Amino acid sequence: MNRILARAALSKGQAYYYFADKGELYRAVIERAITELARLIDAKPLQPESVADYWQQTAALFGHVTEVLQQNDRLAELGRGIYQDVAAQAAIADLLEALHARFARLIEAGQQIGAVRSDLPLALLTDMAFAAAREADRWFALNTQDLDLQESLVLNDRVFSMFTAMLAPGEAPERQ
Amino acid sequence: MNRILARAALSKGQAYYYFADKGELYRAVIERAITELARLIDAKPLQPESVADYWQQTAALFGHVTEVLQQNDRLAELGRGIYQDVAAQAAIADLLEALHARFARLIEAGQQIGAVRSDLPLALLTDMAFAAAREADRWFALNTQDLDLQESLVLNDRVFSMFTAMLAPGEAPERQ
DNA sequence: GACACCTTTAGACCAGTGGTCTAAAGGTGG
DNA sequence: CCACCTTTAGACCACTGGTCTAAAGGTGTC
Repeated sequence: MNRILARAALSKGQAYYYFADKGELYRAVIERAITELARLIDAKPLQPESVADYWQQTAALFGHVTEVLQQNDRLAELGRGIYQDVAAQAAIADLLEALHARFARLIEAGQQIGAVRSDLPLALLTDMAFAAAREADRWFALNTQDLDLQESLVLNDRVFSMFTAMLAPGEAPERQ
Repeated sequence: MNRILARAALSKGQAYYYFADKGELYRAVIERAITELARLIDAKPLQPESVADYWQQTAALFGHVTEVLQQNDRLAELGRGIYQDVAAQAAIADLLEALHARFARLIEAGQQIGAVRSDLPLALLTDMAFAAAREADRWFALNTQDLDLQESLVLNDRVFSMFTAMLAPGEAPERQ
């Protein structure tokens, strides 16, 4: 905090007049990035009319998000910074939760139309898929500069196919 | 650190005589837990003779690990604690890396026998699966007390089926 | 027992952390 | 010009992990 203030040429008084604590300052920075993603997800609510439709629309959304994350490196960096520190995570718990909830709604929509398996709790499916997505994002952020656009699009497609595979119902429609 | 020392009735001199810093102390605690998991993975190296064989052996291993994690709550708690703080994570980076490497070898073995898709980099597959597994572990740790053994075994099976689904090759053998 | 020498311990002390608080400066309307 | 509110500077605080010194405890040798 002291270093941030020195670098920004702010006095303690100034900073703590506008922000209650370090966490709130961090939160303000993150909020900009995360709301852009939330807006993206809200922009075109899914109206799937079939299973194929659901996956097509989701894939498009997935592509948009990837694009935003890649184009806006700073935003992506901030987004990844989210998951580094306990205190920081607490400070933006509600923002993360909102993003997570949108993700859950997406998957729930898939369940309702039968595109996503319903034999596991929604929360578990969401958590696992969210974690995998985060990891994929991280991997792309670290390795994307070595790939040309063409290659990274192909990889992106294949990664998406992992999500469809893990979330799709098995062959036999099980009880529950 | 000061609180830990007070609670353990140790002086600064004692603690810093045996441990270089707080991280090393943390590492010593974690090491016990993590090596138990590593031992489990090393215990029966996979010798899959077919794809079905590979998944069967991996499922058994998956079951063992889950069992260990569930039976030893404290170990699981420590394991989850691993992923909370940047400094702590740095302190045990090599331990985590070793565990991660074993995980990667498991998946690589799957690739060699054709049980696991080879159209994505091994590192990406491993990272995503590892993250998903971690999340599943976390979910079970938080929710397992509400389930009887029977239910949790069923859920465990279904979760494992998500891993097979996400890692299995698609129908068409793609280039690369 | 006295000695040198190594290991271990206690805790004063240090720079740095995030956060509080006071006193003053700046601004605004009557 | 004054009262009153907003904003700023920075001294100060309790606490953090970590260093360092001086002493105590041990051990082998003469």
